[in-house]
Amino acid sequence: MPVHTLSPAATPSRPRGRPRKTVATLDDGNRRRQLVTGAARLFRHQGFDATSTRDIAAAVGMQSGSPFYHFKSKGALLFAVMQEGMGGAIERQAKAIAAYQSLQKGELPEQYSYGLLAVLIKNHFDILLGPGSDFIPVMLYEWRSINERQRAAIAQLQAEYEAVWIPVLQALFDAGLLKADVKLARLLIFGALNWSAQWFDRRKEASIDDLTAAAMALFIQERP
Amino acid sequence: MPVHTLSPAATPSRPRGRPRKTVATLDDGNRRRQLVTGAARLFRHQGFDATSTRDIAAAVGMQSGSPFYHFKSKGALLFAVMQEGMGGAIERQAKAIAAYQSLQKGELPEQYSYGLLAVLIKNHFDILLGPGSDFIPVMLYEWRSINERQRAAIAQLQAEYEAVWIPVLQALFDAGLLKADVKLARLLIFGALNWSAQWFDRRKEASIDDLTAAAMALFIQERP
DNA sequence: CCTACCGATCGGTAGG
DNA sequence: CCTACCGATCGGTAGG
Repeated sequence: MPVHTLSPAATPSRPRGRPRKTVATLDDGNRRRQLVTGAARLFRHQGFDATSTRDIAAAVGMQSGSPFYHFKSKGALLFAVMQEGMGGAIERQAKAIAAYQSLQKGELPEQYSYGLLAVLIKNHFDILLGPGSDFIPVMLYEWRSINERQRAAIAQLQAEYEAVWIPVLQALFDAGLLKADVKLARLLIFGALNWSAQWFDRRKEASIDDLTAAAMALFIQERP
Repeated sequence: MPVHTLSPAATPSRPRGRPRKTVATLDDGNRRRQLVTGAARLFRHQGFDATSTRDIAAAVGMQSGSPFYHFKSKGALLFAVMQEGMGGAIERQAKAIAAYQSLQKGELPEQYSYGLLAVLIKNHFDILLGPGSDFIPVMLYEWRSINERQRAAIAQLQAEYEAVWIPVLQALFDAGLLKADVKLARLLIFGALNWSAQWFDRRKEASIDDLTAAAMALFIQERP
């Protein structure tokens, strides 16, 4: 029962019969999606507070009051950005893991865990720094601007996302490849990765693969 | 020639002769300091945009227009917070290094570098998470809200602060204790440390010493 | 989804 | 540093 549905949410009450003069309603999903994507971009680059709903409207070619036809408040738009961002991240992570597992021959357990951590880290960098990567940075840096109920919902998605990492780190710890306390290691590692959103430049020297290699060498110094 | 003077700046024009009715001017330094400290607290917890100059005035017992007697704009106040925060951080780091060096007997070079990194990390956590630690988090998370000239000034202080870390990491790399690319390692390490401002809770289980130990074990797995 | 609009808040200033 | 105030902007809404 995914809390983080990506689809435009089952429209509660739609006028039955043939739609008249409501051309806009027909591509409601598209407009909504455009608003979320545009808002993510603006929130990421200017911050939530510094972005007006008029900015967002203009970004998708609407008039100033129109975003409120799709979202009941500016905060609801922010929440949608975070929710859809985390939903997508969880999906991408699951696919990356599945792809890795399907490639595995009977390797040693440490080799398996080592390879899986590399996959998780690379995927995390992709989500954070790759094309269309505005959603997760917004989630990371606008935490203050959502209310408690929303925070709880996002926290649950984050827990789901992080749950996969814990056994991997534990296995590496048990194998002697990770020397730090597993819980603190997880927090420090996520910090190292997440902070890259502040300094990484797609046009600069280091690639996402370089980053992944550096992170692996930094956290796990002995290759199994 | 420290750009980041902590003192109230040599007041340019002060009425000569005995001050009359200008009681407030007498403790100008105090009021200014109170504004900076109060603003840091509010900026840290609510964000720059979500904090009004009225909030700041109220926090130090002033009327709404009065902060502008001390600072020409809200942005100037933010800049002061960052500037003084970095100035203090550089000073504290220098003292921590000096204290460490005065304790050193003729150790092996790797041992020296290892111990120095631990000192730098511990000091960084203190600055970030210890008492009165609002300035640096504000600097880290409100980067967007200062203008380019200000950004350049802060970047220079940051470079000064980070300059000390580079030879230490290089020495550990040369000794085979750090396996990752030195430049990327530095960025990832600062990320791991800085991110702790988001999750560290002073009342919770882990202490700053625990954090330091975990970070050292994570980044440098072999003890010299 | 647009038009027209409102109430509130905000950064900042003049003048003392 | 206070009083009184201004212009601008903003989130949001009614009514179509």
